[in-house]
Amino acid sequence: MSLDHALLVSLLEKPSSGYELARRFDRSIGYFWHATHQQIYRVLSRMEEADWVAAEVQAGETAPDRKEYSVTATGSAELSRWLAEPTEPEGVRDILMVKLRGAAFGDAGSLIPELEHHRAAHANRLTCYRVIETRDFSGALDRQRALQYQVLKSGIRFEQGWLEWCEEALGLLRSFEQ
Amino acid sequence: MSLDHALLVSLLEKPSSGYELARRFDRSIGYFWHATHQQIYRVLSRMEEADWVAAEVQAGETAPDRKEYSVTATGSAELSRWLAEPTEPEGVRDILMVKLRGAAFGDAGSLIPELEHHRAAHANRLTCYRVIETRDFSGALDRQRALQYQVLKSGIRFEQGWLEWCEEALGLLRSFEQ
DNA sequence: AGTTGCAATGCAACTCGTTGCATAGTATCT
DNA sequence: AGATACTATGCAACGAGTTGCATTGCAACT
Repeated sequence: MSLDHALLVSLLEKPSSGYELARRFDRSIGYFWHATHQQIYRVLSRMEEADWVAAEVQAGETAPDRKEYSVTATGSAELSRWLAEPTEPEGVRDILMVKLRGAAFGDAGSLIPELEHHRAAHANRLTCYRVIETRDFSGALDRQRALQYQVLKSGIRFEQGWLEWCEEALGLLRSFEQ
Repeated sequence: MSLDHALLVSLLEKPSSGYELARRFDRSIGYFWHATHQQIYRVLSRMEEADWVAAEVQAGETAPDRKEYSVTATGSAELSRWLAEPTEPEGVRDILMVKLRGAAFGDAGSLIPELEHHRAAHANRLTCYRVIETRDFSGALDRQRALQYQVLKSGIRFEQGWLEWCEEALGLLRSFEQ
């Protein structure tokens, strides 16, 4: 599994509470990996037991209790081990593809709004990535920044790909509408 | 869930046994959705109970028993219903992205072989898609073929994207090696 | 006659991930 | 004073997906 490792990376970038991590998974980190707070809390507990992370409880004076997690030496070693471990590229699993192939056996026209919606969503994300790109990655970049930028660039590349593909697919579906 | 619907589409394209489906999920269908035989058998049973598919048992004279499934009217209606149902675009979840960001806290060089391996795998798939493209989609296409082609084109587009991105990322990692 | 391999199906146990709910304190608005 | 919303954590139950193993029968090789 890799949520473990995604959390390790995230905690190395900045020690945080589960709640904070969950919020970051709704934004920056979420652009390359997503998770719910449930999962995050459970994985954090598991990793604490395995001594990959350590929690410092900050008793709540002005706010509810908060456990700030940071990565231990063991956790850091585990990350390094995992980095070098080979993995296979993941298989594609996209609902739109199934639907498109399924359109041959149903009402192809009913897919048009769906595709338009996806096109809009991808355009949205692309804009969002572009904003981040200009805001955070336009000057000189240290190693960490450069790596983060490379990750962002995959997002940009793929959203562009999606946009173009949605256009194409919409063209095809519309050509059936005669 | 959509393995259900992926199977419906697949069975509409050609009625098959679970085993056959599993094999097709290792090739053509697997290019846009993958599954193990376990999952397939379980989903088929469930769908049979829901009367989305019907099985015709072909008692084995020369081979072990075989259940050939085909889609019922109910199943077909369910597919149409699902086609029109809106869904959100899926979030990205790619291990390479996590690893790349993690490389800031470990040995970045150890990622190079991994990236080279992914590049090779994507190049491989791209070649494979190109072969299919020439073989199956070069003449005039009926509606079904055109839709299948559109799905294949997304595969081609994304593998190309991956290739270019792997090159870029490798360049970056190598620039750290000085 | 025995081993290997493939076609075909399936059970059981497990991990991963989602959903719904519960709690409890703090802050802010009306 | 009460309603609403946000911070912060967690349990319990479920559903999706993987892994390992088991079975049966045929075919082909050795």
